[in-house]
Amino acid sequence: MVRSPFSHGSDLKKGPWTPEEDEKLIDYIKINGHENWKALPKLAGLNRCGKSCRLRWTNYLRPDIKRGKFSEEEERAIVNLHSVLGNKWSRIANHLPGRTDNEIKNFWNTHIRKKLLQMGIDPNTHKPRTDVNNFLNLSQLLGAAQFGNMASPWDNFLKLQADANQLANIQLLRNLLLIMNTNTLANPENNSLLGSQNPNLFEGLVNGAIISNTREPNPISQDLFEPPVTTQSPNDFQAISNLWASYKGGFGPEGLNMDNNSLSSSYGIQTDQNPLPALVSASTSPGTSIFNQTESKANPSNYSSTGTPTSTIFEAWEKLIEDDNYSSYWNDILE
DNA sequence: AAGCGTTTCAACCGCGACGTG
DNA sequence: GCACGTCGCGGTTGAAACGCT
Repeated sequence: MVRSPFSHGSDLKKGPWTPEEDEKLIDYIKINGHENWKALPKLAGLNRCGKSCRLRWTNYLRPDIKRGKFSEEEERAIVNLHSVLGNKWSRIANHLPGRTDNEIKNFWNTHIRKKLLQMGIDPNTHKPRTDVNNFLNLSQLLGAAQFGNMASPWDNFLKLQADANQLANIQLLRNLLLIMNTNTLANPENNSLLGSQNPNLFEGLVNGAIISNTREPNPISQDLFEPPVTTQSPNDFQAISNLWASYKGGFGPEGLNMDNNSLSSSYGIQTDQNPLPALVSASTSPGTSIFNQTESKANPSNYSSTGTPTSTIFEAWEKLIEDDNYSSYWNDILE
C-alpha cells in the first residue's frame, strides 16, 4: 500500500519501501539474521521502525516466498484449512510453503470470499447462506446436473455445497408431489413411496465425508432425503440423481475431502481437538436450510420409527410456505 | 481519451501473547 | 504476581492498477 511517507509525531519513515531500503534490509539480514527487530533498523541503517522491517521481510523480501497466482490446489487447500481454522491466516500459511499470511488473507478477501458468496455459501461458516435469493435457481441446478457442465473440481465442489441445501428443499417438494399423485393417503400400508427400505440417497451428506457433524437420526430428514422413485422418474428427479452421482463420484484424484481424517493427513491438523464445521449444514445452524427449520419445529411424537406420516410432510410444507424468506423461492419453482 | 467506479495488495494499526527481570 | 518490552497476528486502509462507460 502507499500511505503518507512519514509518520506523524515521529521521524521514522512509513509507506512504501524503496529498492535502496530493500537492499539494505536484505544485506543486513543475510549477514546478521534478525534476532532483534527492534534494534535491526538502526543497525541496518534504516530509518524505519522494527515492525515495518519485520513486515517487509516476512511478507515480501524473504527468499523463500513464492509469488504469483495461487494454483487451484492452493486455493482448495485454503478453503479446506479455513473451514477448520477460520481466519487464522498464519496457521493456514504454515501449510502453504512460500505463501505469507498476508498474501493468503488478501487472496481470501478478494477472490475466494466473493466466489463463495456467489455460490451461495457463507464464507465465514462455510454453510449455505440463508439468503436464498443468491442461490442458483432450480433450472441452473438441474441443467448443471444434466449436462455435466461443472467447469472444474473446485466449481463442482462449491456448487454442490450450495446444491445440497437446495436439494433438500427440492426433495421436500418432490415428496409432496408424490403424495399428491398417489394413493398413499388412502393406503397407509403402502410405504414404498416414502419407504425406509430404499437406500438413503443423501446418506453420504448426512454421515459421509463432507459433513463431519454427528447428528441424531431424524425421521423427517431421512424421509425427505429418500431417493427418487424410479417408477415415476420424472426428468427432474433423474437430474438430481445424476447430480448426486457426480457428488458421490468425487472430484478427482486428490479430491476435496473435507473430512477430519484427510485434513489430518494432508495438513497435519488435529481435528479431534478442533472439529471440522459442517460445510453443508447438517443440524444446528438456525436457518441454514429450510429443511432443518422444519425439522426443528416439528413434533417428534408425530413420527414412527419406520417412516414419516404423510401429515408430517404437509406440516413441513405448510411451515415452509409460511416462511417469508422462502415464499418467493417456492413460488418461482411452482410457477 | 477522459472520467469514474471497482479491485488489488502492500503496508499500517491495535491488541493480545509471550518472555524476561 | 506484576510491569515492561517485543513479537506476531488479524483487521483495516488507501494509492495504484484495472475495467467500464
